[in-house]
Amino acid sequence: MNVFTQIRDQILEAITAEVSAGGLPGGLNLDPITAEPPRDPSHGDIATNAAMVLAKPAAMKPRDIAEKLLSRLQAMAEIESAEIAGPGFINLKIDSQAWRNVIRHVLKTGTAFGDSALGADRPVNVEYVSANPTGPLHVGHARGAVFGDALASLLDKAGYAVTKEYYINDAGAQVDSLARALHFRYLQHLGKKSEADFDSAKDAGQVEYAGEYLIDVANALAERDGDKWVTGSEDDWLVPLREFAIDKMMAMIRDDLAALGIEQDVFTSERALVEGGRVEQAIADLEKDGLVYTGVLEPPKGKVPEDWEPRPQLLFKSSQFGDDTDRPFKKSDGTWTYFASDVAYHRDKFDRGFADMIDVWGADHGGYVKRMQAGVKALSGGKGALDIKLCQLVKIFDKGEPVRMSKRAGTFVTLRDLIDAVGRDVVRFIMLTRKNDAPLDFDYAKVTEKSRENPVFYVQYAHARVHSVMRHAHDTFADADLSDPALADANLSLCCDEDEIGVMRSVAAWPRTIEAAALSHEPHRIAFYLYDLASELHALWNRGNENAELRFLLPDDRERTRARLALVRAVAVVIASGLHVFGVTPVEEMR
RNA sequence: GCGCCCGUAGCUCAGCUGGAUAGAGCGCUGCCCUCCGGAGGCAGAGGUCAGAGGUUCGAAUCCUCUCGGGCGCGCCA
Repeated sequence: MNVFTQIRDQILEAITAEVSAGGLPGGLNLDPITAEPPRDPSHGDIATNAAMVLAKPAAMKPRDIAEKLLSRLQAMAEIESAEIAGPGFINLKIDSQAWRNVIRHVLKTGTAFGDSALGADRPVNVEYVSANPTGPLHVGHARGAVFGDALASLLDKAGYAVTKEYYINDAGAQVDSLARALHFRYLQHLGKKSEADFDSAKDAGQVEYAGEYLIDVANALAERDGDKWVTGSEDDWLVPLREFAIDKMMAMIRDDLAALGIEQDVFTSERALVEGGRVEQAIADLEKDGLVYTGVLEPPKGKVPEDWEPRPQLLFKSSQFGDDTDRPFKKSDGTWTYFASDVAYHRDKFDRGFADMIDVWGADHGGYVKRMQAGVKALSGGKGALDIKLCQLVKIFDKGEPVRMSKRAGTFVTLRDLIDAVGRDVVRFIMLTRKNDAPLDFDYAKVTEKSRENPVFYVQYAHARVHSVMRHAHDTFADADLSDPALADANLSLCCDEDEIGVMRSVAAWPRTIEAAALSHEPHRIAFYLYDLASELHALWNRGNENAELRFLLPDDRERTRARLALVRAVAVVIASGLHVFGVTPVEEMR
């Protein structure tokens, strides 16, 4: 139930009727017509740009068109009044019963309110996290993880058939390096190497992964295989140790994600794609289309790498699809580049039925966006669409002081640290309070503060406050049925002042908030909506301080109380619905 | 040098894919608690939307250029 789309439909009806009556020419494109709440509430409940948008194609003046539509709109049931304003807006005042009906509807539908058919069950693939299986997740991953997960459930709520996916980069040099580090720790565990050996090997660049987490993995390896890998050469142990390490790393990463409440549907292995010949296949197909050739790339202008030397490589004509230059599919040693296997991977997704793909990446991968989108265009014959959401850096603070992090020294903040410090719900919500392409400051002290400054608290508090009101209501009216379905029958006409109607309007805006956020792939909009809604509830509550008659609970007026409870319950339901999209638990009590 | 992202109140940020007089929090000024949780609420001051052109009924939003900040720039993932 979306009041705004309903009204928009009525506007379109009015236009069609006017066309039949000969007042407007036929064949008009009605798509750009909107029905939105005006920024200034004095302009009414809903404003439409119909007359202005149609003016040019109809070759008429906006106000003339508006005049023609006005009487038709005024005749409609839910529209109380309509007037022409400004350059040709039609401002509609909606019968307040329409808002009350929304409240009833919310109480009957519960947190499913806001579900939309927008996506029409179209399959969408959201790929996120996809961290290298070489260590635990850290804050850098946390934002992308939360963002991707929230975007996925947002799209789910908006009616898309969403698949949440993780791409395991288990084929590159990184995982070989991981296997070598594991081997070192393994020898150390068996007493064949000392900590001093390890340090010098690390300084010499022979081991890259120094994290302590590998010690546990080495212990587990020794427990399983004993001293089996002590004597042989690297050729003997590299593959089995690599597999062992990757399995352990992925188990650890899944645990980290589970701690955030994230569970993805599909895990695709890069190695499986490579070994299954999928890269050859994908590139061969592009070759058939004449998009692959052997050539020599120009060095990047202005900043030539010191060891630059021109060499022939297998290249992809990505410049034909909007990229700045062609991109290599093969390295100088003849092996596939990461880009090549990523093209094969997206080809795989496309073949699995996903014309709509979304990748969530860190901002440092921004340079790869164009080539990947070029790749998708080429491999799908223009039928696939890839949106890439770049998540900017998260800076960690404690009471305003930056927390220093160094990956080299191993002092980066892990996702676990973050969750242990402030809790999963706080991590999730805060990560979504900024646009993905804006940097985010995360201050341990601030995000756990109990104040209006802290959006998590403020929104949770609004939800808890409604529960508190309900607890008191049950005490006051012990014999009354105050369940949501029962409250749906309350006489909401008793909620009639401007502030109360205003809250109803905001509640009614939830479905269109979902749709707008889903279309733009911007979950942060929900955070801002929830904050505003919470603010309205707190304001309503506070009116009771100055005027006891405005309190939600009126012991002497059961009917009016029921009406107000219906209203605040609807607010709580919408907040719960929004928090659900974020994967945040709506609390019933603040502690 | 090139590409991508960003530039909105003193600070941190929204701005509903082009709508009307640009909003919120913090900070500042002045009010409001014998309350269903004041862990809050109300009001006020504060803006050349970085700058200059352009597109059109209409621009913070789209295009071009300039300035300023971040990220990236054959083989790593």
